Amino acid sequence: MTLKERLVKEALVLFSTKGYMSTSISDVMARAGSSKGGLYNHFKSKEELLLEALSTARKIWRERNLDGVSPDDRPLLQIKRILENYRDRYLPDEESLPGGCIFVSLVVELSHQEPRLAAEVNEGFIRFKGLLTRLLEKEQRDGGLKPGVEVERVVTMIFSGLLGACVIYTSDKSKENLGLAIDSLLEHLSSISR
Amino acid sequence: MTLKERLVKEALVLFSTKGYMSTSISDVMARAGSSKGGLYNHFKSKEELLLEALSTARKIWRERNLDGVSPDDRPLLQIKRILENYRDRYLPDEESLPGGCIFVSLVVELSHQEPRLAAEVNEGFIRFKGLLTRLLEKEQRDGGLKPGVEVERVVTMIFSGLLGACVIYTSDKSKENLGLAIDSLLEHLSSISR
DNA sequence: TAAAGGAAACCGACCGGTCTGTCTTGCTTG
DNA sequence: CAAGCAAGACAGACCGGTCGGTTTCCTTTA
Repeated sequence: MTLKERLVKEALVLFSTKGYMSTSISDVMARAGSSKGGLYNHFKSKEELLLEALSTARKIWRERNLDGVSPDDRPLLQIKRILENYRDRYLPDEESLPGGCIFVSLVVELSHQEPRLAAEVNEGFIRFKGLLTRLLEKEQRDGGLKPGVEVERVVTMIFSGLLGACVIYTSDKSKENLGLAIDSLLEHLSSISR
Repeated sequence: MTLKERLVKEALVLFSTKGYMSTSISDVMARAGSSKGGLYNHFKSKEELLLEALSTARKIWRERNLDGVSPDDRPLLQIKRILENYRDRYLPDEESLPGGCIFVSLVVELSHQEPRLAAEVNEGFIRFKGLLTRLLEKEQRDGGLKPGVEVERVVTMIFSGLLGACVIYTSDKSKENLGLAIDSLLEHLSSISR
């Protein structure tokens, strides 16, 4: 593992637990066993390090949450699989993201201070909502939803419920509460299926 | 308005937008038109200032969200009223809490760094969930819920959906998305009522 | 009523420490 | 030997918090 990879990995751990502002370059150096010069050889600023870390985080997000989600499955099942992955693979990943969902932490921390960075995170949220919307619309076209179900409303419900679950898990680290929150969303999905 | 009141008020504004760590004592001083000595005359540390601000924030939370919520109303209606208040009075309050729900911001920021402070915020969450639980249990005893509805699950759904709505609103400041998120929760409540 | 006294409010220079980011130095490796 | 990288001293800004001095205001007393 190269120094650069170690730096990004440890930065991700620290940013996810302590946040961006409260994580110092020295913290990252220390955890990666590097020196200041070593770090600034690879990244021209702390912000650039964050951007690299974010990119890695997105990769992790996809690996964890899209695992076992097949385009051939019924769209509603794909969404359920994603929710289960959030509960079983993504949020409890103590090694890569011990602080919980780094996107939630960062968007809350940075939205009023670093709008550009926050906008980049928000972009990811919009893409995720887009994915949910496409899946539900397909399900609706296939006739899998009860009549009268509004896709946008369901997407909002799932999405905000999921973000809330991330906050709760960040705050209390209780797998029980996390399970409850995800289950209530799964149940809601079942209730609109026919 | 005394200096102490001004300090707490401006601290609340800054903590809610920039977070605790990134708000410097000098920021608060500057906004309140005070000096360092003036501030430390009233608060023995930055942490104590935060505790005072939190106490004020709880007062504001009650004023905004419990407004028009009468114990005589049907419990389900009381909950709906709270959700509407979140949408119409609490979150869009640009003057007192321009950064959105300060409890969400703080618990995300501090849970891994200042466990004591985070626990205090979490305490408020637990009390709020307790309130929702009591109201729904009363509604159930009164026979107002469809058979088979599990109170704990509904509480979790409402609570995590509400937290998620706070995150979304913090991140995009869109009243439209906020309205959607709250409406989907209101609809869910209607769907379990009989 | 008016002067005196004292406590509290307030001010801002200052402290030690930490932050991000730069720069020179020396080692390592091909 | 030359190129690239790690190391850590260093700069300059800013942090939370302290402290001595000044102002304000209210109470006491003649």
